Amino acid sequence: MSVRKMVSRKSICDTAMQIIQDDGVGALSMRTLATKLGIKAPSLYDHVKSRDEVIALVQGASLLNFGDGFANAGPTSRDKILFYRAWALANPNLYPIVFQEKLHRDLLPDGLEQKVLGVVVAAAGGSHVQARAMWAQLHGLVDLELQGRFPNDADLDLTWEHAILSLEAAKKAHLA
Amino acid sequence: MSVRKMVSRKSICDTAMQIIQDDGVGALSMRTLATKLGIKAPSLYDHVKSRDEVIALVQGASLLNFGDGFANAGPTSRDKILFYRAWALANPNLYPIVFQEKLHRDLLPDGLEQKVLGVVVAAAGGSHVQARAMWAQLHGLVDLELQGRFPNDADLDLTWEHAILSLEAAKKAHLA
DNA sequence: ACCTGAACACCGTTCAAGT
DNA sequence: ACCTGAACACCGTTCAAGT
Repeated sequence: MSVRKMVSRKSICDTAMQIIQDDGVGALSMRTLATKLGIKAPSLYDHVKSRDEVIALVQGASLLNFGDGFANAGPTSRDKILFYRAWALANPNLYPIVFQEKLHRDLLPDGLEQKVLGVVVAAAGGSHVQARAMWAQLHGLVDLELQGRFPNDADLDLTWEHAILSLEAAKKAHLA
Repeated sequence: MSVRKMVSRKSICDTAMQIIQDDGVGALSMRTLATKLGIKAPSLYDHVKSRDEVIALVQGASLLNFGDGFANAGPTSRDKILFYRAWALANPNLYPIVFQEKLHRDLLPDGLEQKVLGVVVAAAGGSHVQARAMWAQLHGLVDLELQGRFPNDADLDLTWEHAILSLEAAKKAHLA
């Protein structure tokens, strides 16, 4: 008579992601998550080891989503950089989970981290050192912007354009 | 007969800072903080409005400490940059509170934020755009390093040297 | 295998009561 | 003014018990 529950790791991940998207990580409790899935909190532990594992699932799904978008963004490093910012601004509550939470590497789809890092290195011109500096530049800009650390009257578009030019110059200098 | 308690906003700030330094923000609860001060948790609310205000106090004290150090570091932008990293690595649990937590501007010592931003802008050669890009570069490198996001075999000293060269080149280009 | 209610040891915060 | 115990509405997690 009653509808089958059909709770799964996938449905847990999807629901958790939606909660985080809508109201931030702070809104994700085992009780609210369970309620949204139509079960009670303790039942979650039949599908998942801990709240940390739920976060890890969201991390994997979001990193996959980001990685695909980054790889499929336009071919120039400018395209990649602008995509990075756009993805972060479109997913402000997911961004910190992907790029600030400790990576739960054991739970990530196999080779996913490598794949994403590979595309970033490629966008940086193949140098690991240059890729790390570039990633840090983008991450720093996004993080400070999301946290509202820049003055209200700061022209962030201009700041990004400046960073793009600097990164391209650094790439050239590094290759030379 | 018994010793005077002498709990004050200053002692609350100092004790909170010590807890955070030692065991991270996660270890700071109103109950543990109160216990360390020799009182009970509800009594804290006679000195402080909320846990957030405690965080704000720590934020102010830490920003002051950072700002002084940054201003007194060697005169070259290289000196400032290396100080930034050194301060972060020496205060890994305080760094996120100063540079990631929402700034509680109403509770900060007057003009403190301006003063620190001023020194950063000076180190960047006077340009606000260049200063923001530089700050973001340093913040990104520190954050990714503290979070262990770079591969274990990554040569971070080299990455920082690369970033320093890039920033100096960008500064020159921007001035030209 | 999957779900439940009850419980444990925590939170931040409020409040009436004491001095 | 400063401190207390008791309480409220939350946490994550465990566990015995049901199906």
